[in-house]
Amino acid sequence: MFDNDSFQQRVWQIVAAIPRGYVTTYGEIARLAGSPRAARQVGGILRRLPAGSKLPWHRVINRKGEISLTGDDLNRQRNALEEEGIEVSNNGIISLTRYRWQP
DNA sequence: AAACTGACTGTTA
DNA sequence: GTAACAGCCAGTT
Repeated sequence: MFDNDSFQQRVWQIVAAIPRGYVTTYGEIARLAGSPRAARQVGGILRRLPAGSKLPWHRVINRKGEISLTGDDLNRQRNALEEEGIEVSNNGIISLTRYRWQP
């Protein structure tokens, strides 16, 4: 019926569901979206989010618990995370043990 | 339509 | 423990 959904739309939906104060990984989102090997695409989709999107893209990090972005983007993501009480080390590392979202 | 891209990840050394 | 490699596949050109 609603077959107009794309992988991209499912990713948007899932990211939107990550609660404040929690994080998850690209790979986890790919799995939830039904394409377990498409972690890289998740990053690609988030990179191309429309400006002004309200999606909490900053709650998505890599499997090592690091922020995958660099430079200014890394700083913006770190600020957004600390803003919601998530502790981020100077190197951009987050404790997945503490903050991982489990749907 | 074909080629290129890469906010990743599992495997291997 | 870390580092290098190669597969991965939706989106973009």
